[in-house]
Amino acid sequence: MSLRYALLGIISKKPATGYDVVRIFKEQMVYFWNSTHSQIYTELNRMDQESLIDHELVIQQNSPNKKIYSLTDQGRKELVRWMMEQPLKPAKIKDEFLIKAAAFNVLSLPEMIQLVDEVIKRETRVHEMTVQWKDQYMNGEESDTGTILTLEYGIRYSKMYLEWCEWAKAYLEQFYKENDK
Amino acid sequence: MSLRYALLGIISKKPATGYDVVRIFKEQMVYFWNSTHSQIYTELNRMDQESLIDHELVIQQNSPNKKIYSLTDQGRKELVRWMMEQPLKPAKIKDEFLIKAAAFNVLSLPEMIQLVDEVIKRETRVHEMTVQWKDQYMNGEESDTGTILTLEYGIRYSKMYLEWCEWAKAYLEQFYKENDK
DNA sequence: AGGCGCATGTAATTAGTTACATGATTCA
DNA sequence: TGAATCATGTAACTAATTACATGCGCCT
Repeated sequence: MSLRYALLGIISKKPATGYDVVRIFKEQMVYFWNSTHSQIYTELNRMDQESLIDHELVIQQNSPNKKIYSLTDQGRKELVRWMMEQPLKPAKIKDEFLIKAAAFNVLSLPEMIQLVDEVIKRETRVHEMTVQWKDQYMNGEESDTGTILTLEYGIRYSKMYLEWCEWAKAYLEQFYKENDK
Repeated sequence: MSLRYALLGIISKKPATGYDVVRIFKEQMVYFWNSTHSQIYTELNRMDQESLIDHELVIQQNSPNKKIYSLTDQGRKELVRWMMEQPLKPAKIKDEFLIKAAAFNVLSLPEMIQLVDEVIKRETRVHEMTVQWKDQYMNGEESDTGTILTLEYGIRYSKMYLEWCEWAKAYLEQFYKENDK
């Protein structure tokens, strides 16, 4: 049900198509939400029927037609109501790497290090992309508070993740040096 | 499907009941996985049938009977195979507060601050609990590498979260002071 | 007397993923 | 000529949540 409010929040900033929303999820929101196009299009249609949003159909000749969604007054009210009146649910995280890390006891040191190195590679890439995206955003003419806050969050999150990885590697290497001899 | 491996990982350290697993999820794994008792009992039964785990039934008179699950050789092999051969899927995070933060544009400053303060309160509690749990764990006689790594992760995560909250409050207050005048 | 901890399950519903489906344009 | 971008949808399936269900012992 909160996917709905994520969509309302995105559209509240400026009208967008389903396709736009998918891109925004991937680029700007990886650190705190995710969804797929099939789920997004379905939810947009539902909200359109419930008059939380409405759309303008744009006929294009060089690319497929598209629907540009905007918030209705009702949609904006519903978004604010949810934000202020609904009690905060704790975050739900599903991080496969950390369940692997939690089970390191079944592996050998080189195997552990290999996995940590893989995750460092991946996270470095994501971190760099976020930093780049924030730079671009700050140099552009738009400046939305929410976007700045959450972009900063993403940078801090990935930095913390990478620092933890490096700490973990050092910990593992030292621990197994001591204990294997 | 990865719930299965989370369970296998937990049981790999020491035999446990479904009830134990629920507690471990809540206490030690909030920062990277979560599940409910109904899902856990169902998955344990399934894995039992597939011989990835087996159980010893313990009849008790003062409390309900229980099943203590252990890993089978097959289960351990399957866990290691998944850890080393399955490509890492990116983390999936659903953090409601951050979708609220992303939509701060529809609120007033006092409303934003109220929400941030709520989350600081909540996160402080979780952070303190994690620190306490780690202290207890480090002073106990057990010491499993995976547990130490992921407990440290939890502490770093919640610390980062709180620091970001404080930064966000300062940012918001300054930004709206400047722009409202 | 009421709530919490222990302990395990099933049923109903909702959310999320993966696969199927189409089709023009642009770039290498 | 093959992949990527733009653009939207439905269908089938799997995962996750919430509600239903039981019951004793202990503490306040």
